[in-house]
Amino acid sequence: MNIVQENSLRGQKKIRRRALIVGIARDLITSKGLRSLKVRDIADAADCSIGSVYNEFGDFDGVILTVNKETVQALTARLKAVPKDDPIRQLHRLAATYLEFAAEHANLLRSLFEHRMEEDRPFPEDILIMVMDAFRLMHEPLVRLMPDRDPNDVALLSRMMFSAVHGIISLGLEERMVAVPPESLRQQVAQFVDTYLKGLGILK
Amino acid sequence: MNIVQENSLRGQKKIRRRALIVGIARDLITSKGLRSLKVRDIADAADCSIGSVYNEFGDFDGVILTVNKETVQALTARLKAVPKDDPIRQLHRLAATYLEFAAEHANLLRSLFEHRMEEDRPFPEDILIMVMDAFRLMHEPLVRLMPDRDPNDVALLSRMMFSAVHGIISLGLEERMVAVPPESLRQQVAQFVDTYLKGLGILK
DNA sequence: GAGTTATTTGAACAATGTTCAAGTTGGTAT
DNA sequence: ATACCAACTTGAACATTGTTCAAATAACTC
Repeated sequence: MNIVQENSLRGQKKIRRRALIVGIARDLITSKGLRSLKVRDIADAADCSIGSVYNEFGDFDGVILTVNKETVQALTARLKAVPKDDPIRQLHRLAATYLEFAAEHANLLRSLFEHRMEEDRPFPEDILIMVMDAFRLMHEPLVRLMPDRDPNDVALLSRMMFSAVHGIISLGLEERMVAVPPESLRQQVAQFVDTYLKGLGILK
Repeated sequence: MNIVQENSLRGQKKIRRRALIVGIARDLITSKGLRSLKVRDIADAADCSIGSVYNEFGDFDGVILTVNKETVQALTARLKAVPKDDPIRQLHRLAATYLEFAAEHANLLRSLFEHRMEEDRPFPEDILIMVMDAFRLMHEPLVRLMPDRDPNDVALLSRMMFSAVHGIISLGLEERMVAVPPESLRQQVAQFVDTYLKGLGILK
């Protein structure tokens, strides 16, 4: 049903409003954090009624999930834009890019990783797939670096490396807890990647 | 004021109720997650009024923070109980213990790391100190393993190692996202520690 | 332009955090 | 024992915020 209704006046308005609402929600999350996001604030800023937000997204989680989906998409796009030259440089750049993105969009990433659905509704599959996709981006350079190892092992290693980098960055940026200065964090992440690659026998 | 009022009848009741409420809140978080925690559920289960919860904890965040504080305490206690023998074994045991705790108390750890305060109230300092304390537990064995390195560097390394392990575990246990089987996760964490230590030039 | 369908609206409702005046209880002095 | 005071407890009322839906409006069709 949702296929080619996009050039009617209705379709146009629907699309525009949907984008408007998502953009506003994203801005609000960015500036004040997920916890301060309110339906009424969104409706006010989008200059429409509360009901319209619900028509478009079903419920409040729907808005958040849409923002989160776009966050993974943006992150994945940034990571995919990393040049695929020397695999070691590539791994460093992937980690540095993740850090960059996390520093620029701290509240959006938190929303992605911290938001829990109401009750026990399942986590939306498309977001899941996109996150896995992002995870897998370290796989390819690692495969090139370890052509002799079982690809399954390498898949595990790459996910582990990604998770480790994620941990270092997300705790490092957690201003309430540790607040590593960004520049220092950049160095630490680079150092970590080197150390880990050394441990894998890839670097001298 | 709060010093030696503990043997009056009032003091006793206060203490008992406080513990009761915290226990109930913890059980509810454990079983249904932070998001489903409601003041009224707590009051019902503790067989007291809503107001009493507020008298005791100021606001709802107060209850959550108290649970979170006890979670760090429990975690730190478990980590401190790790035998201090061979430093490499010690590091492995610390990581394994963290994994064990995280697996047993997934929702409690999430509450600790994911809960955001209303508006911009500051994160309570005592919890912060306790988390730092837990972080530092990897420091001592690493110092023994790298007696020649600048202790400041080692401090950074130990925090990084802890953060990395945290990332691997928390994403690994995130059933909605990846769901690494627990046994497999145990092996991965052990492998990670080995790889990292190899990278540091400590293991062959 | 009349009729049909889809969309939008916002008042009303539901769920949940918060307050506080009134009632109750524990302590204390006589 | 009684009276009094201070502290604690209560729960109805309020505030905030997510959710619904009947009525109004707008877009589309013929």
